[in-house]
Amino acid sequence: MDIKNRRDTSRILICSAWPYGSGIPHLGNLIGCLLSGGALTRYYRLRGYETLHVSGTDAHGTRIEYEAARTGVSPAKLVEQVHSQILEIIKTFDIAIDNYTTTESPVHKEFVVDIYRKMDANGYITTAEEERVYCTICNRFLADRLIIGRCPKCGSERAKGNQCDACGVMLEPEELSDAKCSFCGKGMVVRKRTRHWYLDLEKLSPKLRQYIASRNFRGNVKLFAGQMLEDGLRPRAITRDLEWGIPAPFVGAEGKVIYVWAEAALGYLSATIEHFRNQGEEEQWRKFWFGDDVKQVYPQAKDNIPFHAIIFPAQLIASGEGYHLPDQIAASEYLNWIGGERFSKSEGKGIYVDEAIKLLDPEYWRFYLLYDRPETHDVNFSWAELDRVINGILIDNISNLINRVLSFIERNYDGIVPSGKLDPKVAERLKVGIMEYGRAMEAGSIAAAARVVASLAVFGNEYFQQKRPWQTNDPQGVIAGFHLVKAIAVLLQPFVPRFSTAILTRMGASQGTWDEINIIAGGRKISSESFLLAKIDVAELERRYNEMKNQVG
RNA sequence: GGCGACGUAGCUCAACCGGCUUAGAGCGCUCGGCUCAUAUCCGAGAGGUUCAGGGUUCGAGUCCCUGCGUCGCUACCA
Repeated sequence: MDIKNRRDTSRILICSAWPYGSGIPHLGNLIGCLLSGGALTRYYRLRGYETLHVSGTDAHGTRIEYEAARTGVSPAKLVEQVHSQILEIIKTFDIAIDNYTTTESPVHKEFVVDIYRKMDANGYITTAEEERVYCTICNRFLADRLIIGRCPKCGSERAKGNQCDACGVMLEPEELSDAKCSFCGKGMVVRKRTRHWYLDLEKLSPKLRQYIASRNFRGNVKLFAGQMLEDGLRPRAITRDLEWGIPAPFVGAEGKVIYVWAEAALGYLSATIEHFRNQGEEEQWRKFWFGDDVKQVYPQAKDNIPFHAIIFPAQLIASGEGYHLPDQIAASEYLNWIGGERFSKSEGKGIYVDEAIKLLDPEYWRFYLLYDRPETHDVNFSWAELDRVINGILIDNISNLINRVLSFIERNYDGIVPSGKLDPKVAERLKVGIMEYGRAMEAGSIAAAARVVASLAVFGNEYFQQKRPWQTNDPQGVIAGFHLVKAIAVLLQPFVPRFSTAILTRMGASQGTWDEINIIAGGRKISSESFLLAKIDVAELERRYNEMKNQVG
């Protein structure tokens, strides 16, 4: 297992990757960070850990500066809008999080400046001059990809300075003919000398090696990090010639900002500090960043791995503060659109969160996204799969079992759970299921844990069917059925919290605690409130989705 | 171009460091059963030369080589 034994720590810090503030996230973005982090947070809380979940809107960088210019607002305004939209999403999706902040927070800016001064003082920051592309009309440096021109290979007019999307060839800005700046749409793109500051990853690599070796990362994380170390680390530029961002605190770096990826991840610390400062007990943040009585978990999508497995730990090490380093990178693959295409707002592909909310209650999306969380490979969205997961698994199997047991108790036992001995076979099956569930969650495999819950429901249906209490009047099947269904309700909490709470309330267990699983509930009165989830009509959804897309386009 | 991952039943996927001697599961399909339950549930069955070709091994889906196909990364997008 790539985590410490559960008994080793009493504290869990969940650090979800920071959604980028350039626009509303799509379903793939959501499952890649906050939704996964929220589910893990609920799991660890359920198990009684002192759990803190932090994240925020990644507010800086080239893309935002560009997007803001394109839409005619200030970067600050754009980010503010997106940030408040994400806060709304967190509410409607019931995402359990303690502090969702932004990298515009004063606490963050102060922290970043401070830690860079330390890295500098410790000799891990170097500087060098280089040539970068520059627009003489806008008077600004440009990222290579913000140069647009004609591809020398295929002739496409939309080739970017780093790569041509049409034919896939890698390019240098000079290779484009008729190169134009994306901001002003004019020519006059030249090379200009500029000084930048670097984090000396090369110097840090022995310590990074040691760190990577100590963590037993799995899958893509191990692969990516291993590959980078094997290729050899070079110093990496941590400043940019932009206006929008955190001013670089180095002598001679006036007018430059810290590269967005060189500060966003530091937000995990600043968000923790901010959280406890708001609580009026600031020093408590140290509990989550020093010593060994904490396990840090980082839910994210695979494109974030190099930054979290290499660069972020490198910064922490370079600070010399002795911070606790990331323990688990719970990286997911991508959720792609139908047929394996990437989500794209401009091309009208995929479902963005604002659209998702209009189509379906977020509780359904939660279950679909967490159940199909891309853990071993990319997953393609399909309406048929949504149908299968929601109607086939959540409703026809899990919810149906709960309903058939509860309504049976209501009709045949006056709503009182019959007393009696629990079939050891059922107790054993449940024990195994719970063990697998916990192991999966603690390995960051949320989808695997969801499948365990579903398999318990399958077992429950088989068992209930076999006992056929409606014929035999034997209460054993009912006793076991209720016990199983109660456990399932608790295990569902990280996935569908509202549904789980509704069922537990109906079962006379308003406190959805982990201990509820083991209570033998004979004699308990159940309520008759409705908890059923309506089935979804996927054909209708698809029709409304297309309608929605046509209106926009 | 360089590096890497993947390619298993109609579909979506399992199979930890090569080994529970007939490669598993769900969906779909065929047949049967139940009727407590949101037409929900249970059982049985058909269906695969594990992309192709070669090699290592007592033994390979699992390791090596070649080819084909899909995808990702290539450090100034995040």
